[in-house]
Amino acid sequence: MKLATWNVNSLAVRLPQLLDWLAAEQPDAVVLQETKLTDDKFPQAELTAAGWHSSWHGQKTYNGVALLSREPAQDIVKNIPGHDDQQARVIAGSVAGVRVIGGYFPNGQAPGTDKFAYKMRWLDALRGWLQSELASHPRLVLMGDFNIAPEDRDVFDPVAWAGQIHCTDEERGHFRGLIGLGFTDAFRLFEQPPKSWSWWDYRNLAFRKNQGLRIDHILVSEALKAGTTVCRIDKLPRKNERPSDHAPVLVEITP
DNA sequence: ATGTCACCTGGTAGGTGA
Repeated sequence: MKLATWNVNSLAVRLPQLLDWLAAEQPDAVVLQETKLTDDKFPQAELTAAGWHSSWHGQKTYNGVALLSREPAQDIVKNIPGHDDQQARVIAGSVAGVRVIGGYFPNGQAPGTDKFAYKMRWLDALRGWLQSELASHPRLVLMGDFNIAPEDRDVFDPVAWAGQIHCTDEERGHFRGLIGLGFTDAFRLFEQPPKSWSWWDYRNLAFRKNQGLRIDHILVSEALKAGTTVCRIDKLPRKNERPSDHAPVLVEITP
């Protein structure tokens, strides 16, 4: 099966690109982040017409996530159970025997801010939930915009970014904590081009200069690791005329 | 050359978040 994650930075703006991309890639399931739509504005009709089942969890202006799939997803969960959160950041569902969890991890703004503290609390809650979720769903994929660059090789200028948001020891510690639950970073299972990023700032001509970060990830559980055959970042949509600042990441898993 | 984009409110710009 083929799974993908994409931070679309406004589904209202990116819907035509998303439909084109879905038609070209034909994934089995996709998680989206930053839909930036209230639930009543979700473009269900357009997606249904294109042959996609959708589940969504939105809010006004910020955040918002969705799960699209060829077959209907089962047992939908929105946000982290037991974690009180006003922000719509998680959607989970089961597709073809695989538990798919899509997350829009908090940005965190800067170390020492309230938003950073919120990010740390959110990551604590996510880890606790995933521990039990893994026990009940051994075939599990966690993917999304993590807003964490796990290692220096995931950063175009690791010296300039040292200790900055996405690159702090605390955030990287949380990433390793998720890995420690029994996940593998699917992207690093395979040889990859050097300077592979999933996000490039809209500013500073960052995409043209390939100045980016790898902050969008796909983690596969131990039970799925051996069957994982491909993981890649698709830079093509970032070359569109009016692109998201993120590129989609895809994984292929054999049953 | 810190050179953007998307959203909101409330008004034809400014603020916020990323």
